[in-house]
Amino acid sequence: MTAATPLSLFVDKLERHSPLSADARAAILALPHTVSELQKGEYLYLEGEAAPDCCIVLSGYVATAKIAGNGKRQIVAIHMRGDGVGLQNGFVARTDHDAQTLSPVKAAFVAGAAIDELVAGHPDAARAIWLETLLEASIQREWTVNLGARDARSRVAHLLCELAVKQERAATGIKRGYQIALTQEQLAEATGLTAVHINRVLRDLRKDGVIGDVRKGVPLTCDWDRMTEVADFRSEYLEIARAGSCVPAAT
Amino acid sequence: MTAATPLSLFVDKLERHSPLSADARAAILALPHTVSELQKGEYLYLEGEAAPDCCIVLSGYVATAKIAGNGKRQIVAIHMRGDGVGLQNGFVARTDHDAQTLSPVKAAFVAGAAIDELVAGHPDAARAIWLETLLEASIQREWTVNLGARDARSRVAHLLCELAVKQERAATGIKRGYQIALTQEQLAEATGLTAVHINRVLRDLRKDGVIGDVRKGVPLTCDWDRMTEVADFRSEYLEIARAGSCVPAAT
DNA sequence: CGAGGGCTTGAATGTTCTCAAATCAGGTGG
DNA sequence: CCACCTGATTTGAGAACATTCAAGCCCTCG
Repeated sequence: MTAATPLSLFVDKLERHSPLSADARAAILALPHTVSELQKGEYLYLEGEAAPDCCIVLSGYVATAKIAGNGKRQIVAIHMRGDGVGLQNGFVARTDHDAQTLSPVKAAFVAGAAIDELVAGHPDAARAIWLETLLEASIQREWTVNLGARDARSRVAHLLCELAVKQERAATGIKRGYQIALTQEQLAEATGLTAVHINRVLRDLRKDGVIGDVRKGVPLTCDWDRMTEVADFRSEYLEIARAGSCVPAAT
Repeated sequence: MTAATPLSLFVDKLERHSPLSADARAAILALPHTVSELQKGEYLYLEGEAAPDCCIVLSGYVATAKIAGNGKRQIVAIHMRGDGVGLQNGFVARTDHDAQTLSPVKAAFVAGAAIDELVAGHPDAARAIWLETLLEASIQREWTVNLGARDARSRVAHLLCELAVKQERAATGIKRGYQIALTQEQLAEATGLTAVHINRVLRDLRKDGVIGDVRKGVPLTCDWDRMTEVADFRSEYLEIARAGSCVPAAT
């Protein structure tokens, strides 16, 4: 149950929403994997690659992104400790996005095919990983709302809230004072704004006392209640997966 | 193989990316379901509902959407003939979005729990439905890019392209002249713009000869090449699922 | 100490929104 | 058949929001 292997982090995450048989748990922990340390800015895989590995983030931040034809890069998700990146890679012809580190990262790489075999042999592992991808889909929908329906101020605050809650759950930080690992440039790529405007929005949020100092290396502090209000943030979308039975009572 | 039951439409769609055993196919076709005809504007389910049915669209358009705190509604996906809506409903505690018809719709409703049982008993059906949800996730990522990285003109054109391709595949229309079932108001909700601005964008696209007349009831015509260029549209994200084996060759 | 990456600010520009009003199309009831 | 009603589309003018370009600053690291 403790971190015998780096993958136990991932198992813990899955078990938060899906019970696993001892068998399935063992199979996941037994997945062949390689742990690598990456520098900031390295790519885990690129858009269009045929069958890249997926990976479990052990520390640091990873962003998945797509590049639009006008050259703009759009970050579509941000992953941290315990998250799987590209869990679906074993099932699709080629990836539709790239994955890049936003900070120094330690990650366990697993071949997509290995995941594929795992789910073929272990229905409850399959279900757990499926639910994990459904959770990501829920987050992606909320990002769609964030970009489409909120103004810059709310949009930025919403992203900060999401990161705070995810960090809290990953047990690497605390809600009211945590490290943002993203540069303003990266915040811009995630929110569909420009870095300059991000800077102004952060300044205003600081002026209004919603957040504290935004200095590199210094944990971000904030007034959580005001922050969530500004952000229009409700965390339900981050916990959509049912903590129910593996296979519900049949008729 | 032919439309013995309405669900065969859905089976066909799944088999486009995932081979199904005769057994699994039979199990899907045997899902208990009710076919309903809905008027424009009716809700299939609401955000926050505990365990709504999912449904297979037989004709017409369905949008899934979320409401932001400022009252703005954001459409996060559009479904048409053959698409499943809320396939994940059986697996999550409560839905994070609502589903509403954009036109008169005929749909087959299936209890979430029935899907849950199905996938528990039929691994290849599970895999096929999982891939279907992964495809939707890919589309959702592209929507994120559309809202975050493209200007209004491209954004609207991109949505029109997506609808055209999906319609073509659903075999209910043709790429170069098809029916948009969405009002300008609904296009606005899907693109994160206002209805007024949608109107101006469409006017400009028409003026530039990218699209033809936009009149209700009249199929939209367009210059597909210019349209895809304006839209920055590449259809790969709509076909990300691998047409490969059900269980890949093991080691 | 110099270089570079990230942050900060101003001014001008451009895009999109808001508000308001007019038009159009289709459907209904008299 | 016409008058009316409703929902959808169209257009204009001004305001709000976000971007661009340009410059200067602040840290950190070598």
